[in-house]
Order: sequence, then structure tokens, then C-alpha cells
Amino acid sequence: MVKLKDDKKVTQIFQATVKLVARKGLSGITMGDISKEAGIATGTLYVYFKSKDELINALFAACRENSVQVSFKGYQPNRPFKLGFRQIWLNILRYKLQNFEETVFLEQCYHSPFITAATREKALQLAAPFYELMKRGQQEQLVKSVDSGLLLTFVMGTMNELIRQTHYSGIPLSRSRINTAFDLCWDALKA
Amino acid sequence: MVKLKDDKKVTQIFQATVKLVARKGLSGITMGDISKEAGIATGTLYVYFKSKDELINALFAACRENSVQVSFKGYQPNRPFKLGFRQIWLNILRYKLQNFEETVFLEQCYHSPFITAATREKALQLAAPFYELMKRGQQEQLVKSVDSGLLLTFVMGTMNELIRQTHYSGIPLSRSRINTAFDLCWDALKA
DNA sequence: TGCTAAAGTGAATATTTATTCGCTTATATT
DNA sequence: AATATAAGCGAATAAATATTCACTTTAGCA
Repeated sequence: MVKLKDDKKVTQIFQATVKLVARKGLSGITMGDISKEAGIATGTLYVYFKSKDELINALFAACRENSVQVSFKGYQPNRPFKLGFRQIWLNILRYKLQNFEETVFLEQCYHSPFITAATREKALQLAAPFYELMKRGQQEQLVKSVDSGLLLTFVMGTMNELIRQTHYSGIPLSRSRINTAFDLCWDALKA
Repeated sequence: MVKLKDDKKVTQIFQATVKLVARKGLSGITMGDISKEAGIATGTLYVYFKSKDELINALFAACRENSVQVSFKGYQPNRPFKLGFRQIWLNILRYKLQNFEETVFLEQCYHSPFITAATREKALQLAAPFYELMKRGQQEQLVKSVDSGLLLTFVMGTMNELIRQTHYSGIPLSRSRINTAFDLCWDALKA
């Protein structure tokens, strides 16, 4: 073999795409835009991805995996539930804040014609650990014993909206604001 | 004057657009698709809207106004706060459920290049009554005295996510599930 | 009822955008 | 160092899409 594909380039392409989608929406970006933003030639995109569809699907999958992996960083099941939950909640919040563009990208994708059913299905499976977490809270009788899907809906819904609001309002997310938001969330869940 | 523009046609165009966007995303629709779905000729679209941009902006504004108007239907300020809040919460929920496509459309728009700053600004102003509502709850000491923007973030975030989840999971939103969801929400807000 | 101005049409055109391709450059292997 | 092979390039091409336009139909008004 001779010259190998460059993993860094994939990262460049992904970053450029995510950035542009957050700014202009999925409908507003072209392969030309992406290549320009990534600092490579348009043709090079096709060395790494067969088509725009494939690029978007691959990026979607990568973003999903990223965000799940980050969530459980530092989670220790032996510590009290509320502490662990808080840790994960903060992990997600921090990640989404620092990667706002990724969050927007994922949202945009959900209703786009780019994402295939298979990609969507895979994304769903990734949520399993969060269901487990809710179940633990319920077993310890700290969390309301209602459908865990509903609980997660609440946790993620507030998180996403908080990120969005923070970004658009320009109100910085101070430590005390974060604590307040967490308290709202916890009060909703707690048994 | 002779032949007048038909208000019904605007409705047709809007309905078609909303339907298609919910199915294929903003990026997946063309003027051709819209005209076909609306049952009119492509050229006719340009009788009603100067461009695709203008169409999307007009539709966005219309959707926003719709959803706000519906929210306060039947709200009586003299009745107890929680009842009123519940009424509004249910109004929004019902409306969003029945008009899921509109919800998706609005979401997609927020990060699209179609929506102009002016359109966005107008949307923000429409939220004023909701801020008033939160303030009332706080004055009566029924609601936590934290930034009302944060409270609304919570209320709307959970609502949107609930709608989304309901639609995709296929789990029907039974009366008891609705009550549970409301309780989660109220527990978060209550002082 | 006939006239007229605007709505309505959809094929033609202009524009935008994805994708390809002939070429150049870089780098693993010998 | 020579070579072979794939990455990288960006102008050229193909495909998709917005917009226009010459024409037909419709409906208000005399």
C-alpha cells in the first residue's frame, strides 16, 4: 500500500459540517461549503465519503456515540444514586454546551431525509444505559416509579432546551444557574 | 379589480409545506414538492410568495402565532393558579399533539438559513404572556422564585420532548400518562 | 353577456449544487 | 532513489431545483 487515508481529515470534515449545520441548518449547506470550511478540495470529500448522504449518516452516528460515551465518564455505581445522576447530568450538560453545534446537528438530522432507518435504530440502542440508570433510582425508591421513558424524556428535554436557551439568549450559564436547573430536574424525578 | 387571491390557497400551501417538512425535513423539500402536495401549479406558488424564503418565513410566523393563541384558550385569571397553569399546559400539549408537524417545522426552522432575524425577534415577543404567567405563580408563592426564563425552559423543553417521544415511540398518550407528565412538571416548578 | 385584470398553469430557463474525472502530489515500499 | 499507488485537487459535467414567462382560465364589474 502507499498513501493512506487520513483520520485527521475525517475529523476536519466532520467539524466543518457540524459547524456549518449549526449556523445554516441542514438545508443550508453544500458539499462546496463543507470542503471550503474544512480546507480541502471538493473532490477530496468523495475520497472519504461516497455521497453527501453517507457523510451525514456517518457524522450522525459519530455524534451519537460521542455524546453517550462522555455521559458516563467518572460514573461510579457504588456511590449514592443522586451523586451519580448529578455527575452524569453535568457531564451531558457540559458536553452539550461545549459542543453546541453537535447538539443542533443531531436535532436537525432527526427529521431530515438523510438519516436512514438503520442509523436511527442504532441511535436508539445507545440510550440503553440511561434506562438502566433510571431503573436503579427507582429500585432505591429515590425516583418516582413511573415509566422510565417518561422520566428520560423529562431529563433530556430540559437539558436540550436549556442548552438552546443559553446559546440564544446569551445569558451565561453560571454555576448557580446550573444548580437551579438541576434542582428543577431532580424535583421532577424524585419520589 | 377582478380576480382575487384566495386565502384558502395560502392555507393549502402552508399545510402542504408543514406536512412535507415534518416528513422530510427542511432540506428535503422543493417548491415542486410543495406545489404538488398542495395540488396547484409550481408557478402559482409565486403568485402568493415572492420566493421560497418568503414562504418559509411567512409560514413560520403563522405557526408561532397559532400556537400562542391556542395556549390561553379558556384561561381565567381569577381561578386558582395551578388550575390555570394546568389548563394552559394541556392546551399546548393537545395542540402540539394534534399539530405535530407544525412543531417539527418550527424546530427545523430555528437553525435554518430561511428564518430572518426579524422573524425570530417577533417570535420572542410572542412569549411574553408565558413570562407573565410564571410571574403570577411566583407572586402567589406557588412557584419557585428562580429566573422565569429557566422555568419556561423547563416547561417547554419537557413538553416538546414529550411530544416527540410520543410520536416516535408510538406509545399512545393516555390520560394517566398525561397526568403523570403534568405532575412531573409541576413538581419541578412548585415552591 | 362581454370585457378585463388578476389568478392559475406548467414547460422553459436560470441557477445552484452534487458528483465525476483527468491530472498532480505525496508517501509507503522496494 | 525509484516506483507505484492512493490521496488530493478543482475545473468540468450532470443533476436537481428555483424562478420566470407566454399562455389559459376565472371571476368581478359594466
